[in-house]
Amino acid sequence: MPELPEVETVRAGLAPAVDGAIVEKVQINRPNLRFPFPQNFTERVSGQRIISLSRRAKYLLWHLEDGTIIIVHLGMSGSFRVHMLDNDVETLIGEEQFAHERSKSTKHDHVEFWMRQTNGALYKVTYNDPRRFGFMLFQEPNGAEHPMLGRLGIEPTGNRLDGAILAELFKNKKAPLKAALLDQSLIAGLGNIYVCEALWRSGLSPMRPAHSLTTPKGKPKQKAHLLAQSIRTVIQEAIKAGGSSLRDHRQTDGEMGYFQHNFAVYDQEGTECKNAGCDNVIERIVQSGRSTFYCAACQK
DNA sequence: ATTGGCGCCTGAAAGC
DNA sequence: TGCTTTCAGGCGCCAA
Repeated sequence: MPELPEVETVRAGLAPAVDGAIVEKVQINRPNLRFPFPQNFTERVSGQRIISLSRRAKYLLWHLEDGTIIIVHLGMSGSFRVHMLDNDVETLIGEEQFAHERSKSTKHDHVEFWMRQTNGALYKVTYNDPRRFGFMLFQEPNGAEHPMLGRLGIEPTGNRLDGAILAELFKNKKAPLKAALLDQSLIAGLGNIYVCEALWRSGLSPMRPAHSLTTPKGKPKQKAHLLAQSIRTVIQEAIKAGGSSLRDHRQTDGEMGYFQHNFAVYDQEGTECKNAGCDNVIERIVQSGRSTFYCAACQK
């Protein structure tokens, strides 16, 4: 379930193979993921250098040298694997046999990139996505900003997100806090897990109306500062943990995975609340069709 | 305009 | 045991 920290972890894991490398070949094994691949996808990507690899919210952005950006979303089940191939410069592109020997395709491998790094190393980068909720689209060079990116709100990384901004966003919002925090046009990158965790850390009920963190004039109440702080902290901690977990994993089999994390509330239904002195049990409720985990005693 | 619910899709796990 | 049902969740889309 890739949320912002997982996507950032994936970005960091891809960087050695992708950032600055040239796409020697790219192959798609089906016409679509969630959406059809853009027209001439493989032709337009092949031969280009990836001048940088960045992240915006839950999107990975592959910046091509001609100004095109590949917008990648992992959906629910998308992942990348990186294989370092033989460093033999004579072996090459178009030789199917080559790929088969060193990194066989597995089920749901939908996109395969062969990347040549500046130091000569050759990598195969595979996108796998059983449920195909992910997608790859183009941001056209000199074109209008893609709607997928244009709708996004503030990043919860760094120090920019504070109580005042939160209050501004939540002013007049009647939706429950849970829904408001999942709204990517307000804060971009949070998903079900980190919303649950941030609300628990803040002692705020997921059912509480978003506007209840603001005064009638839209000024932040104390809890707004606390929530902003909790969001920044949980995201920061998760990115940190993801990074280290990724390094460990790659040492063994070269694969990338989502980091394991001990959640205070997410998927902890029936377990005791982790707040010192609280012996209440974590509950699961459904809000707009999704699971919310929280402590009814600590979160008001 | 804002908000809530559906459907996309597969695989794992629970239920019968 | 084996088949069926439920659930997971990001997010575009539709409807109230």
